[in-house]
Amino acid sequence: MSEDVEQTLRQHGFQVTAQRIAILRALSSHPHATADELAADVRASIGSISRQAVYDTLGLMVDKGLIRRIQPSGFTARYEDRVNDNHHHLICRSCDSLVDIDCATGDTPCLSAGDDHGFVIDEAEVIYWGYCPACRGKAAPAKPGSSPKSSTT
Amino acid sequence: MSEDVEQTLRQHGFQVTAQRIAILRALSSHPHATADELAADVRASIGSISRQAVYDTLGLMVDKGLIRRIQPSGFTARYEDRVNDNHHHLICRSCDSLVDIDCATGDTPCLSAGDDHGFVIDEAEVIYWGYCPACRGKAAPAKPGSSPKSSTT
DNA sequence: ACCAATTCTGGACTTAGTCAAGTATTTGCC
DNA sequence: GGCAAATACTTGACTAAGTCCAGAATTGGT
Ligand SMILES: [Mn+2]
Ligand SMILES: [Mn+2]
Ligand SMILES: [Zn+2]
Ligand SMILES: [Zn+2]
Repeated sequence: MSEDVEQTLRQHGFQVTAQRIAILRALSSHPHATADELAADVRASIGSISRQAVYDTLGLMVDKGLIRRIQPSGFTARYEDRVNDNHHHLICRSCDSLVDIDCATGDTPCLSAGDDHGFVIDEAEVIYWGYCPACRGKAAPAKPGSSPKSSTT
Repeated sequence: MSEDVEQTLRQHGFQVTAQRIAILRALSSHPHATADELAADVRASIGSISRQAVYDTLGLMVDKGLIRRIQPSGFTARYEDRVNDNHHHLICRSCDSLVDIDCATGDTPCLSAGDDHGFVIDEAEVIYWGYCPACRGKAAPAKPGSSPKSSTT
């Protein structure tokens, strides 16, 4: 459970540092965390880390495909280590809860757009918006539209 | 072409103001624009507008379902008036170009997740990531992962 | 024309993230 | 094990996108 993370890092061509190990651990115990939440988690485990190290590391790991970044409308970036399993996300418009949801369309699915404009598509990111069991009946007038952090007035 | 916008506003329960008309016009002539771009556009047409008015108006219109906000990872929020036609988006990881793409799954499609965790889903937002015709061969090593504004080093 | 409700403005403020220069750590090699 | 080059981390200033608030202006109904 300790060497695991080291191995993962080396296998992906990373140098092994206390910070990276801690971030990866934080990530696995706290899915869909923000950079700040991860930083806090890491500080609890190894004492301190700079914001920059957190962002650098997460950025590199995303680039290498070790982790995934998602950023739904109105949310700050979130990170997770569930990768390559083609799962999607379901978000409650009212309470912002975010849950994983398996892809309905098979295994490497969803990669089927109509006219692809000549693009080479390598990922289909799906976010389902709606209301969670606890939040039904609360909001949602005529047309919910899309607005996490709603307007004034 | 002028009263149109007024009508649309009233039909959706908005008071009609110069700012709102201008924003709606800007929007229709400039799809996927950012708040700032819209502000600039509006200033060109009616002289001036406050940042707050732009954000307030866009927020309200999104809430009422008159327009749509999208915010792909690494991008600032973008707005569009194509709404209720269930179209999706295709983004080039290299040059950030963003194009509309019709949904392959039918008409009110995509609203089919596996286990929906008891949520009432009202929208499935899909973003296809890849490389546009002009950008192929440029980047994309082993696993593209996902990273619009990449990392340092 | 008048009033209440709504909207707009200006300016301070916050949050998430980036940049850049210097210091520390890791790793491959002897 | 010790060294040096490469890589990573820290610190602090900075930017971009968006929000908050209080007061002034506009709108729509009578
Ligand atoms: Mn997930
Ligand atoms: Mn579009
Ligand atoms: Zn909820
Ligand atoms: Zn491109």
